[in-house]
Amino acid sequence: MGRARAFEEREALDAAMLVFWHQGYRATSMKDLEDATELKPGSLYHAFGNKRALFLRVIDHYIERVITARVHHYLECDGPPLEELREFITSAFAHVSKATPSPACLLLNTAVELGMEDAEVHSRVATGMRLVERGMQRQIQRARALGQIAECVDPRAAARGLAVAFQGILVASRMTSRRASLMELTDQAMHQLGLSPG
Amino acid sequence: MGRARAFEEREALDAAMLVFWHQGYRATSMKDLEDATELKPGSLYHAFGNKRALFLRVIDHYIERVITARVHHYLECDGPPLEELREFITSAFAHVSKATPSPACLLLNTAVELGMEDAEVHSRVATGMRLVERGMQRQIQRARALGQIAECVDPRAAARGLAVAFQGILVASRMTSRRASLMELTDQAMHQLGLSPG
DNA sequence: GTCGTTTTTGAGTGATCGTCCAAAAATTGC
DNA sequence: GCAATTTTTGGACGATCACTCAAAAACGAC
Repeated sequence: MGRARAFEEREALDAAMLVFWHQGYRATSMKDLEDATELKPGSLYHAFGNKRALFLRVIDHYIERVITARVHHYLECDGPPLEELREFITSAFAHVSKATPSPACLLLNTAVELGMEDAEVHSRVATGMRLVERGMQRQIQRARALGQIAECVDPRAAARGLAVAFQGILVASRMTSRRASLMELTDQAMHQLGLSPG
Repeated sequence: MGRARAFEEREALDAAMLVFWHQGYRATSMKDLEDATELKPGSLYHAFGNKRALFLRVIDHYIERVITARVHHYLECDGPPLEELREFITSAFAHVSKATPSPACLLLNTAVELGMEDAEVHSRVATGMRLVERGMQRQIQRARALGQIAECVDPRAAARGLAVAFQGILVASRMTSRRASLMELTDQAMHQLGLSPG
């Protein structure tokens, strides 16, 4: 009963996600979100509550549609583990060019912008980052089982090191639009962590 | 001639720096800056122009008073290079506690928040980060000359890897107030990069 | 059709944003 | 003391901020 929704919640979240991702939480106005979702303010507030609540939904959406999807595609597959690891990282700046500077990762951007000042935001960001590190560890363990890396490499420590380096590379992706540089950083980090064949 | 300044420009920059550092560019209002500097809006605008121009001055101030000072203290000294390197990194979150979450680094925060959207901001941030990486490389070269690390370690690559890891650790410092965890990340990163004695 | 319910609409809320300006105050040169 | 110059003051500007709400519109039940 009642009037039917004229929009798909998922499409609205997709649109809002892109805006928050590219601009950050505070730099994004409700007007920006109205334009992106093509919804009037009343509809937005009726459907999501307020800006912060929408942002929380967007983070969940991002974790599901971007993080989990990429982790599943690159880090829970049966392909060559070291190559998949590498492609997981480079997929984060695959479309970077001079015309399209990197928005990096919503989780990183949010971690830096809001830190621990909002507990619910913080816990979601931490959850998303944990998914990444655990996925990395899984592929590293596979690589070791397959004898592609030295036995002295501790998968847990290497995963943590790679996750840290990944954040650093994402930061670098906000500072340069030269994809080749980011590729180099990626290869070098993996090499230094013992995550290269040889 | 004319009325004398009633405030020290450097003190105003110090105060403004702390606000931008802790809150970020967009989250900081002119009201915040007026309160922190104890200056009326007219004085602020008369002395610095506008918010963006003040921010540019603040970045320069930060590079001079924080980055260059720390680089000089830890990375251009004659102490044991590996220990100095380690202390350079940990000095970035020395005062972290539950009551005092880490503001991390103004350069990192700015890189993530503004990316390349403002050319003058971008070039300052890049300059500051270059100072850090070059300082790291200097100590790594010293460590190698002193035989404290393996000869196969390439100082340039190691410095780049450590700079990337440093950014990642700074991101982590925005997500946790447990200083011990950040110390562990630091030690582990240096170890993985071949920057530990043995 | 009418009623009850939900969604959409779009103008409107007070607050805060960055910025500006005219007047007052403080200094130097004469 | 007076004129010239600079800084300080504090209120005011229009724009935009996140957000609200009453009315209209669109549905299902009957």
